[in-house]
Amino acid sequence: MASQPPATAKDKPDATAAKPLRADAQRNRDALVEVAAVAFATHGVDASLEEIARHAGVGIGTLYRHFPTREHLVEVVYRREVESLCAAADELALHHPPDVALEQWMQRFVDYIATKRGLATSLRILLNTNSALFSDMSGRVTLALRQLIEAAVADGSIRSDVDSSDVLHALGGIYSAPDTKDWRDRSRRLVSLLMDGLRFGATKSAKGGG
Amino acid sequence: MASQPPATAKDKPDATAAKPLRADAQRNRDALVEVAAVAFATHGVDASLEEIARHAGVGIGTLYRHFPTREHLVEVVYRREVESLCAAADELALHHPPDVALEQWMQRFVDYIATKRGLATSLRILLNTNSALFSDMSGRVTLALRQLIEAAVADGSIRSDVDSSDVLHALGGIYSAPDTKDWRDRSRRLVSLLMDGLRFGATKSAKGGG
DNA sequence: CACTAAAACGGAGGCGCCTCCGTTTATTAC
DNA sequence: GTAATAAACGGAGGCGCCTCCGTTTTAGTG
Repeated sequence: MASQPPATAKDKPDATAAKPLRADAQRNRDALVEVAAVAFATHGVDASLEEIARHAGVGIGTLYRHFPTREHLVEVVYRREVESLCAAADELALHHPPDVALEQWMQRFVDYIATKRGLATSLRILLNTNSALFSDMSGRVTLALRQLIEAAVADGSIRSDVDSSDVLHALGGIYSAPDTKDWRDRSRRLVSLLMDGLRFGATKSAKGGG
Repeated sequence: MASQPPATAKDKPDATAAKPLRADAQRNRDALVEVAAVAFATHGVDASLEEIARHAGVGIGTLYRHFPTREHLVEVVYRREVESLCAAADELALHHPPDVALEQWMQRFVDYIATKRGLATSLRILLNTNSALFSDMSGRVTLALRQLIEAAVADGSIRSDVDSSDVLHALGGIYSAPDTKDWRDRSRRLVSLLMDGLRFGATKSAKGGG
């Protein structure tokens, strides 16, 4: 589960300062983030940093040089995953009809949140502390969803009176009931249901989808 | 995880509780809380638990038996201090005129909060997690303050149109500006100012007080 | 008092966190 | 290619967390 697309998104230092990082340093940094993403997903945010360093084939000192605190590392991983999620929106939009793209993305969103629910507590703290991070990330997600919805509306495959923040809210609701064991299947069914609701009354027939 | 104390989930952290606790256990528990209160005030909530145990003259194992997690210990200390603060209200009310009691208590309140501001972050997390704790404690404080105010109103030494939650809010505002170095003196001045405002228009002259 | 069971004690041990600094490596200049 | 320098590496070391379990103390009972 949680198999990340191996496509290692190019993690360039970006932002305001494009500071030249030495080749080995960049390599190690990427490896650390990659391993940390898996470790956090598997063991939660309390995963052993020493083990992450070991798995990444670097010393613990290297990890701490790149990420002075655990929170730094968590934040980078979190941003990366959210960005990957948003990038998937574009990707899906390119290769599928708008309504299919929307549905698949919503399912991916729910999967993503579910994977992260172990981190919920710590993430909540992190997001409380760093509210800029929160608004930044939720802004990106909102934008991605809105674009998918607008495309589907323009295409006529879903009804036009859809408010994207309502949909996001609904997705959040689906996420917040992960008690049982088959939450995954249930979530998928709920997403389908939601999608049917969105298709209802659309100008274009849902069945023909082509 | 295995050895659960005979006391079931119901656990009342009260020093005066008549609990079936062995004499030595009670002694050690009290000592730990006492030492922890000082340690947390001095070094913040991240104070070394091993050092606390050492200072209390017990082994680290004993500390963990009484308080399975750091948060347990912090909570007990916090409750104790809040209760002591509230008890001070009664104490002051007995030995001073109502308005003097009110003023002194407010100053003590501000001092208390200021002392704890190092713990603010952790306490906030704790109070988020344990909202029962929050409402419980803030309820007690509110009650103590209201009683002091009502006594002063009845006595005629402060005006009668005073809302106790407004005053609490004002005290909170005083607390929330502890940047500078002389915050302590400033806080006291602000408390005095607030008190003057409360005295303004009272039926009884504030000056004559002794 | 002696005796016993249960309760409590305490600290060693294993692990993770984080810092510090001697060693290694990439890069740049010749 | 070699040399020089800054950047990066990595792991030992010291400390704190928490658990586990053999030892000690207390509270009963006769």
